[in-house]
Amino acid sequence: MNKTLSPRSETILKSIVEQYIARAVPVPSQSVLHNNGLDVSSATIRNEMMHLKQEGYIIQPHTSAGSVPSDKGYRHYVETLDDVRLPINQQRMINHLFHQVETRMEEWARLTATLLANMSQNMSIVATAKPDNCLFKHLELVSIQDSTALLVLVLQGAVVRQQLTVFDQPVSQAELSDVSNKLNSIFAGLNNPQILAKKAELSDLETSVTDCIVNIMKTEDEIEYEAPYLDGLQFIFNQPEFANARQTTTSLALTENKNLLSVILPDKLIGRGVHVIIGKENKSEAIQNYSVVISQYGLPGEAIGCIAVIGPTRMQYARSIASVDYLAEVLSGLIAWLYGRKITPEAENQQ
Amino acid sequence: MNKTLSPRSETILKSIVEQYIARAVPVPSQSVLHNNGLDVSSATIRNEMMHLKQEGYIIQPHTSAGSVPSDKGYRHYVETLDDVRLPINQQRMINHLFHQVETRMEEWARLTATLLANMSQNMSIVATAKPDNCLFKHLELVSIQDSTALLVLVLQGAVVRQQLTVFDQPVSQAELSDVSNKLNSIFAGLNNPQILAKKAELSDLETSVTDCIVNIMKTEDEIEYEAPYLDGLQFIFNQPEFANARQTTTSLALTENKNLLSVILPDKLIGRGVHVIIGKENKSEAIQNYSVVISQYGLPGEAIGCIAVIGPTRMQYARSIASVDYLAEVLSGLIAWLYGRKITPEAENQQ
DNA sequence: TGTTAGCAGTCAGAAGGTTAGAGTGCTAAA
DNA sequence: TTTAGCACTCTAACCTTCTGACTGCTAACA
Repeated sequence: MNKTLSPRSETILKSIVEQYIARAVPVPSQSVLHNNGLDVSSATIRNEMMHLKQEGYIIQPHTSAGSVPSDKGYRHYVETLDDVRLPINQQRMINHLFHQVETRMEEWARLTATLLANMSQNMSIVATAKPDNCLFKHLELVSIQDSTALLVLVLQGAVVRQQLTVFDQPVSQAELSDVSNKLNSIFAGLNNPQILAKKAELSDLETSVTDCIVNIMKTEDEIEYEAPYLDGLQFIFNQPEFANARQTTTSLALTENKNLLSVILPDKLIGRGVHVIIGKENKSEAIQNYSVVISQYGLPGEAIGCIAVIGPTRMQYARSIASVDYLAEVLSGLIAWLYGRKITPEAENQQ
Repeated sequence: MNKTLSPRSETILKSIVEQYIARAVPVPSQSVLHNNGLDVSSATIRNEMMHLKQEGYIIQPHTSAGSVPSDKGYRHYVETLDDVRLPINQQRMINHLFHQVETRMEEWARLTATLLANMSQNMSIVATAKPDNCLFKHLELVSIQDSTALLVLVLQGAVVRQQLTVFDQPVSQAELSDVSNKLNSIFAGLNNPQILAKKAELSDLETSVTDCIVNIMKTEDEIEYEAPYLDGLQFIFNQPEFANARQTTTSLALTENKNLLSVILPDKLIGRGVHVIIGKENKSEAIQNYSVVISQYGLPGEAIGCIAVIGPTRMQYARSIASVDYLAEVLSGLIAWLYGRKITPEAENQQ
């Protein structure tokens, strides 16, 4: 649509974007001059800036003000970014931290959220990986008192779910163990419909336990993502934009939204790799002042989670993209291991 | 220290506190006049207000402004509050909601946090109940792949903890089951030191599993409260005080603080019932503009949790106190049931 | 002794006006 | 094509003034 920018325009646009990201103040032609190695006068820069403005890459808040990148400007900046890998020493540090925490999906997600927030200096969201179709792995019934038992269900991917169950009459631990042994042998490796199909063969007690199992698995299958882990809320509030209370309402709608993920996920299913969604490109109006850097992770077709950074359109894209990219890779490795793909965390981390 | 207030002063102070809570604007003598049934002139009110000011119950932001309650004023207001029970229909509604959710401590805590935030229109914190000294109840080992197993540990109080364990060499599910059967019979009902004492009698594999168990139980014993459930953050930000950005920093330090509970918990151990901590009474400087309404719940000496409301000193104390009180009672009932005290949720809710 | 009307005095916040200077956009010359 | 120079624009800071909301005091009153 637009003819490509001249190398000098590129440099100027890049300088404007980077200065605005750094300072959150409209960038005047003088600053562009000081900031890069171009050997021209500010008047020349101004001429070029006029073109950039006409093409819609930058915006002037008012006549006598400097320039601010538009969504289109940020988009161009992101497209022409290169070398967005995380430095090797940071990669090492991250691997080290993942070794320190408990080997559980929840802990990994929590750690990822914290790391991502601090590395990107923005709010982070991590949704744990979840299979499309969960499979029964193991059942345990532990008596709590006469007619109450704790049902512990292990699903594929080392997912553990628990539920207190009240029976019509007292049931001994011995009876409970019989039930769990039997159901373990019948249900091993089955999905929810397959378990339902076996219900005819069961006793009353077994049936009531099975109902409970079916219920848990149904719930698991229905939710698209678990409640995601958030971190770095403070960064949103520390943004200079936040000083004028106008945006507050928007941000807050966002803060409280339990369905945050459905708000930030783009319409079309995202494929492999990191995606950047800038300002008005977001489908949800609530975050059209924000940018999202998002990536899926996990085993395609088996268990998919996603991680994302949300921040003002003037976020540090390079840093966020590199962080999201690397952490998604780390998590994918861990998930593969959790699903029995024989990649130990150690092997994965040495890549 | 101070002589008690005259009935008329009481009425005036109460009126000032309630109007300031409602409107967040300094209350002039005229408004006090309109607000209550006193048949006097505004000049008389002003005379009384001067006394209240001298005694430190109220503060004037500047000479020609109305009055704002001081911490001492709020304290007096709270002390003289009566009838802070929740209306019976709200109690019924709450009981109903607790029946709708999964029978798990975590779900109860989450629901409590949500209810408390919405009822008090402030931020709520719910820490799940946790025994001082956790007891082994049941162990299960589920093979994930050759040399990796999922260890599921059930502790007293239907607490479930999980951990992936990597062994030196491949271990079959049959071997794992043998180990868990043996350890279940040896460890049943023991606490952490007692389990450690039995380590001598064990095989290599059993020892490595036991190490893992001991580790988990040690972690459980060490933490004072679980990561608490928060809700109602939006209420903090919607406060009119929040409009001028001064308090922002303070509030945010608060928002992000993972140790929020240690910040709000008063120094002396709190006993039974609801406690109100107002403004400067808080030991932590960060929240000396806020008030905390807090209560413990659970089984004293066995498993104790706590729930709290945090809001600006001008919060709706009556509502918050009633909500905290009732919800702590409900949770105590549920915990008793979870620890085998034979009180079913139904019985508890019909009180 | 407590209550009240009346009024002077105080002060925050709104409204309006002025100024400084940052930065552009244009022009004409190099 | 680049540049120096300058007129022009517009915001933000800084005044000043004004208004009106309240108090605090005084003196009269019940």
